[in-house]
Order: sequence, then structure tokens, then C-alpha cells
Amino acid sequence: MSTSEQTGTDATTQQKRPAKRVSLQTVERLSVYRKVLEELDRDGVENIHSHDLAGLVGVTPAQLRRDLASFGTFGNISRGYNVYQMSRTISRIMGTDETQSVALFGVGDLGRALLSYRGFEERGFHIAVAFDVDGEKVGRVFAGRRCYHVDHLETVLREFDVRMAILASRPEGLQALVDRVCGSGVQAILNFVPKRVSAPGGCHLEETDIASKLEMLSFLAHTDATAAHTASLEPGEPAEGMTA
Amino acid sequence: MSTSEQTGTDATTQQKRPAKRVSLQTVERLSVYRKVLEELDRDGVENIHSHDLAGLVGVTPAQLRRDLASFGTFGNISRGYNVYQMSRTISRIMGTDETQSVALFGVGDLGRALLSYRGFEERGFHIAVAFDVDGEKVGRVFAGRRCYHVDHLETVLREFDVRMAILASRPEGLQALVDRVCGSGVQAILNFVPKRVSAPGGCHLEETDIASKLEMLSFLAHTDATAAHTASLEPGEPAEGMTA
DNA sequence: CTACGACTGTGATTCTATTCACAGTAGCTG
DNA sequence: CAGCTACTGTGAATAGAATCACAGTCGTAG
Ligand SMILES: NC(=O)c1ccc[n+]([C@@H]2O[C@H](COP(=O)([O-])OP(=O)(O)OC[C@H]3O[C@@H](n4cnc5c(N)ncnc54)[C@H](O)[C@@H]3O)[C@@H](O)[C@H]2O)c1
Ligand SMILES: NC(=O)c1ccc[n+]([C@@H]2O[C@H](COP(=O)([O-])OP(=O)(O)OC[C@H]3O[C@@H](n4cnc5c(N)ncnc54)[C@H](O)[C@@H]3O)[C@@H](O)[C@H]2O)c1
Repeated sequence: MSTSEQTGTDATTQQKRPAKRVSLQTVERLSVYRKVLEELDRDGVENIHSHDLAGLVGVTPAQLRRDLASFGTFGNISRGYNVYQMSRTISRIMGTDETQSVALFGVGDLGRALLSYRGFEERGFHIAVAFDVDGEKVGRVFAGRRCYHVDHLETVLREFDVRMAILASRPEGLQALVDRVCGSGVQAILNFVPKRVSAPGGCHLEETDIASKLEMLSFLAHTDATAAHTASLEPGEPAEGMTA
Repeated sequence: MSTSEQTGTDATTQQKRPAKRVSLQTVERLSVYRKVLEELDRDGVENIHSHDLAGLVGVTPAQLRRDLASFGTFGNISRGYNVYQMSRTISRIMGTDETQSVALFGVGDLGRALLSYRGFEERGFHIAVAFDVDGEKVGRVFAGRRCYHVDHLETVLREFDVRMAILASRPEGLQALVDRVCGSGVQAILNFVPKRVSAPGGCHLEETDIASKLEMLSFLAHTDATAAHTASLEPGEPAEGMTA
């Protein structure tokens, strides 16, 4: 950033630099920064230095500053960052400064747990509506949210102005569901169903495979438990067979 | 790998190369490879080429081969990889070739959803035991698993030979819980509680913050929705204040 | 008012991950 | 049985992320 107009920086200055490609890892960390900043704000802390904040979230000060720099200048030299301001700024960057409506697909065990979870509201998300195919569930109200039949998702999604969705349904027909959801204006999907699907262009899809996380942990536990990790392979016999 | 003894490679050959530091990202992908390989196996596919498998999981063929090469040689030239063998090998690498016992802490909405989920068994994990502090829940049986009081975790964990744990409790006293759990021989923890904790050395800890995933998705949706992403910042006034 | 100490933002550097590209080889064909 | 094709495993090249280190700035203290 240029040395001039330090005090006079206005939004336009930053808007002129949208080209900065910011990595997903940076965004993930931003989320953590904000969480910590909110705690600090609650504790009455007003300003904090990169060194201290970095210590709290477990990254290096350099990385923290670099992450923030992706979005422009907003620290005040020798006073550090304003906790409240920065928390709000990160919210705005992520689009969570105003509560967003989210749709839930699949009101099973997991879906109901998500519906009754109160932690989303604090982070700027509101599950506004649920969908299912089960006649037992359609029409009922779960934790204050009505459950509609998937057949009507197009009209209902637009009615509630939903742009994000959570999938907690079943693997069958998941791709078709994704296509319909994306076609109805949803731009981002969080998928809990352990099935590989792809979203059409312009729609972001994020997988959350819990079993996969456990596998990773299992690997880590096994590799440094058995010192020189015996996690070798067993090439076995060439296994003569047909070609795929 | 040397060109010799292609057919005669035995486990010891690989065990001599434990120095290969394999990245977490590689392990994450291994998990996906295995999932796809199991589907292929069910479909009767016996062999597959790196190109085809890579296409199915959404990575480049080079990356797939590189990932596998971290663990040694196990493709057969011009026949590709043996689907069943490779699936088993990856399981062994991750330590999921034999079912592992997992402990669950916190039998709330989320905890019960996890307990009733049948997908873990297929991936080599079995939630063998649950813990809570709520008198209403302690002593009861949920989906076949008994719920013990957290006070007795040390003895119960050893009894069930548990080396992995899932946290779905509450933020209060979480660090203390982690310390006790790690002290009882647990080597890996999957944490759903949105609170920053650290594990003592030798114990791996993985966070799964669902709201954080939503934030990431929100960011992505907002940034390429508003073309030249207006996600600028608002430096605001210098905000004179105390030092942190 | 000047000199100092400390902090941010960032160019340069190091480290890591991914991709390229090819040597070497197995199977297949005629 | 020789020649061809297409694949794997891997060194080399590239791209990307994290870290180092410092110039420039601000507040403060004397
Ligand atoms: N329960 C868990 O702890 C857990 C953990 C990880 C992943 N998952 C995955 O999340 C998903 C939901 O898990 P669950 O335990 O709640 O399963 P569940 O079977 O209890 O619930 C699934 C619900 O989705 C509904 N459904 C099926 N097809 C649908 C469709 N096309 N559109 C909308 N709704 C549909 C069903 O009627 C049912 O109510 C599953 O795919 C599961 O693999 C669950
Ligand atoms: N429900 C969700 O969809 C969801 C989503 C994301 C994260 N989470 C997080 O997962 C955790 C559990 O969520 P929930 O909705 O089931 O909450 P919950 O309040 O329904 O259940 C929490 C359970 O943990 C028990 N508990 C409290 N302290 C404990 C301790 N020290 N040891 C063992 N058990 C203890 C409580 O008695 C209760 O039964 C929460 O921290 C929540 O923030 C939940």
C-alpha cells in the first residue's frame, strides 16, 4: 500500500484491487480470526497486535498480516488492529454481516440435530426452511422450521430467498438434487452425504465427510505410534486379470 | 523405485523408507481414492488406470500416481492398479483394515445422530462407548452403546481399548476433558465443539467446525457473485483507544 | 522538538505441493 | 519374435504458500 493517505484511505482504494486471488486456506483462517476476535471483544479488549492475535489462533504473525493484507490495509501501526472493527470487517468480507437464509435437505437424525443447533445464528446463518421426501416429515414443523416436499423446492427456495443449502439426505439421486438446487439460485452447498457429486459452474460445493476425518486421524495415530511407520504396502502378486 | 525386483517387491523394501514425509493433503485424498475404489470393486471392476481413477475422483493422473508413490510401488504397468488390492492397501495404510473402537463424548443432539449413524462401521470405525455428565443420560443405552459418566473415563477407555475419540459435548471445561482423554491413551480426537483447544504432544486433534465451512462457502458465493468482489474493507476511523 | 522503540505491510526468500515430461517396461499384434 | 502402444514411477520444472526481514510510520518519552 502506498504511503500516502494512510488516514484518508477510503473503500475505493481497495476496490481497485480485486485481482488479488485469495486462497481458500486464507479464508479458513479468517474464520478463525473472527471467532477469536469476537471473544476478545466480549472480554473488552479494544486493540490487539498481530503478534498477540497470532499467538491466540496458532499461526505466525507474518501469516496473519499476510492474510489480512489480501484485503487491504487495516491495521494501525503501533496500536495494532481494532478488535471490533476487524471482526466486523471480516464478517463483511465473508458476507456474514447480515444473516443469510439456508435451506436444509433431509430431516433425518443429522438434519434434526442441525435444525436444533443454535450456534449457526451467532455466526450469521439461519436455517430458514427444510425439505424431505418422507410423507411422515413433510408438512411438519421442526424446531420452528417447516418441512416442505422436495418437489416444490424451486418455488420455496425463491420465496425464502435462499442462496445456501445443506445436504443431509441420502445418496440416491443426490446429483439430480444438486442440479435442481443450483438451478434455483443457490450458490453454495455444504454436503454431508458421502457421495461424490459435482456442482454446475458458478455454484460452490463443499464436502464434509466425517468418516474421512476419522480416517485421517487414524492414519496419524498409526503412523507415529508405530515409530518407523509400518504403514507399508503389500504389493502382493501381480494379480493377472482382465483389463478394466 | 529401482527397476529391479518389480515382481518381487516385499514389504521390507518399503519399510526401509519411512522418511518420506507424507502430507495431510495426500492422506485426505487417499481417503477419497479408497471410497471410489470400493464402489468400483462393488461394480466388478478389477483393474483401473491412473488416468481413469483420477478422472473419477477429480484429480490429475500425475497427482494420483504421486500420492500412491509416497507409499511405494503398487501399480502394474499397462494393467494399471488392482482395484481390490489397492483399496485394501490404502485401508492398511490408514489403519482402518481392522475395526477400531471410538469413544463419543456428549450424547446431545449431535452425539445421538452420530451414534445412530451406520456409515462409520463401513469405514472401519465403531463407536464403542459414550460419555456424558447429564444424570439423565448416564447409565442409559443409546443405539446399543452404554453411556458412562465422564468421571470414569480413564477406566472405561482402557477397558474398551479406545484410541480415538469424538467430542460433541460443550465448550465448558473442554481443555480439561481433552487432557484427561489424551492421558488415557487416546491418540486422536475429532472435535465438533467450536472451542479452540490444544492436545498434548503425541495426540492428534482435528477440528470440524460446520459454521466455519458455511462461512467459507458464504465467502465464495459472495466473491464471485459480486463480480469485482466488493468485499473490500472499511478502515474506518483510527479509533483511538487503549493498548491491548 | 528530536530520538527511540515497536509495529505494520510487503519485497524477497524459502519451503512445499503440483504438474510436466520422459525413461523404462509390460502386454499386445501381426 | 520384433515392433508398437500405452502405462507407471519419478527427476525436473513450475506454481503456490509460508516465512523472513526490513523500510516506513507512528506514538512516546525526555
Ligand atoms: N447421522 C450422522 O451422524 C451422519 C454422519 C455423517 C454423514 N451422514 C450423512 O448424512 C445424511 C443424513 O444422515 P442421517 O443419519 O440423518 O440419515 P437419515 O436416514 O436419518 O435421514 C435422511 C433423511 O433424508 C431424507 N431424504 C432422502 N432422500 C431425500 C431427498 N432426495 N431429498 C430430501 N430428503 C431426502 C429421508 O427421508 C430422511 O428423512 C446421510 O447421507 C448420511 O450418510 C450422517
Ligand atoms: N447439533 C449440531 O448440529 C452441532 C453442529 C455443530 C457443532 N455442534 C457442537 O457440538 C456440540 C454438541 O452439540 P449438541 O447439539 O449435541 O449439544 P447438546 O447441548 O444437545 O449436547 C451436549 C451434550 O454434552 C453433554 N456434556 C456437557 N459437558 C460434557 C462433558 N464435559 N463431558 C461429556 N459430556 C458433556 C451434555 O450433557 C449434553 O448431553 C456442541 O458443542 C455444539 O456446539 C453441534
